[in-house]
Amino acid sequence: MRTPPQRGRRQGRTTSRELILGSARKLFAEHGYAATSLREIARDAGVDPAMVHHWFGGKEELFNACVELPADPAQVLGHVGELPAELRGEALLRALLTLWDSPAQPALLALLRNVTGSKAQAALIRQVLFKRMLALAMAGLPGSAAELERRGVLVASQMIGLMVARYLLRAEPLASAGHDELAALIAPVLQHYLTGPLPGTGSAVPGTGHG
Amino acid sequence: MRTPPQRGRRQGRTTSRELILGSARKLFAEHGYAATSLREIARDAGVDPAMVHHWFGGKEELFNACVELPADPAQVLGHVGELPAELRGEALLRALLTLWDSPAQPALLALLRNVTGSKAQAALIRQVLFKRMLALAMAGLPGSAAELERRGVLVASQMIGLMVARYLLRAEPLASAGHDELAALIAPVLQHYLTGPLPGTGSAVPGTGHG
DNA sequence: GCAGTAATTCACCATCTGATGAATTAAAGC
DNA sequence: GCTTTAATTCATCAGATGGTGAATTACTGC
Repeated sequence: MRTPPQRGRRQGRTTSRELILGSARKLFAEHGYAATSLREIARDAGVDPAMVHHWFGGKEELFNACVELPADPAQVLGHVGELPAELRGEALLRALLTLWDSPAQPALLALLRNVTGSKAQAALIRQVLFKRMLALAMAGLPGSAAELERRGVLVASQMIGLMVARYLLRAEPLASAGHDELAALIAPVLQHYLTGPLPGTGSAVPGTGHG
Repeated sequence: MRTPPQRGRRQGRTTSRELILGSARKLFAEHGYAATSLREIARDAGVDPAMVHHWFGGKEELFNACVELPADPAQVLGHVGELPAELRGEALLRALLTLWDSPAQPALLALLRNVTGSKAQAALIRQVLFKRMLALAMAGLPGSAAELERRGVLVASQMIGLMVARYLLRAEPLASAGHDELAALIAPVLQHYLTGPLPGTGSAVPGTGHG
């Protein structure tokens, strides 16, 4: 009845880092950053709390590692900016859905929960989201910078709303709808925001100038 | 150089309860529920932490008091359900904006931050939001229950996205746009979701039946 | 003006938090 | 096979957290 050796290195391949990352992504996404403790993460991962510090250095760094996207947004959205204007609404939506329904989802969820909560990072994330990702999607569209910014933020508002409703609130029937159905329902609105007529804008997709 | 008496009741009218509520709404809205401590709230209100317990009983109860809406949603949205279908998009949006740009804003902000974070309350809030408020706005519209639910959740997705972008992320130019401008930009989309043609639906606003 | 009650702060408590350093065990290098 | 290095747990820290009970002061009813 010897107590089995607990301290010290385990045999075989080491998995603690991945276990911690998995539990952390899950719990950060579920409860948010502040409401998730390192000890809770460690417990969920079946590991000593000190391991978190060993592998990541601290809570902040762990969170950063959690939201490190396994996919490059530029790669996911890159081709959208090369499509003809009238196809971008649907392409943008499908790119976003594909990204979300991929291994990146836990990271994105953790991110989304904490964009709307206000961590220090939030400002940076906003900037990346709005300036970089949207810039990619709207590259080459006609119109003044101000008009494109306005169109972009409208697109973003609908996409954020969809993500919140589908992945955070899990509101049916959005939560379990397939990509095709969502594309049919929402892509027309995105397309409208991208290239449709807007008040304060002379025409839809004007060829030259702004007035 | 006597230390002025600090303990005991203060002279004049008592304001602590309101001070605490104000600070709590502000801080809950700013940092979220979990990241806001009672002591921080008390410090901000210039009051002893024990006052929070005296007036509210605990953190949970304080939060509940914070999100107690100063306006009755039914009152704000009631008349929307009585308008002809083709006017409801704009009316709904304006009702929401009016509610937000009112003394209720801090409470709503605290609420929104913690709907997307996941407190225990969240499920209840979702239910109230989706089933009750949307039900009011969609009362009397034609179509099957399933279709109305789908239209409703689409409407909600756009409105949530707008609220998040405008009030949480403060993304320009949405954040500082006036009601008229927002109505012109977004009401058509809400109207489209409410009564426009949707895939899986025979026609727009069918008069009778569903197929 | 005296008694009761309400408002306020203080001094604590148990618990949890993120974090550190040492001890222990296994793997890797040679 | 011995040494070095990496992985793991333990014991522990200082500080913050939500919460409680008593002491102190002012207002209120009579």
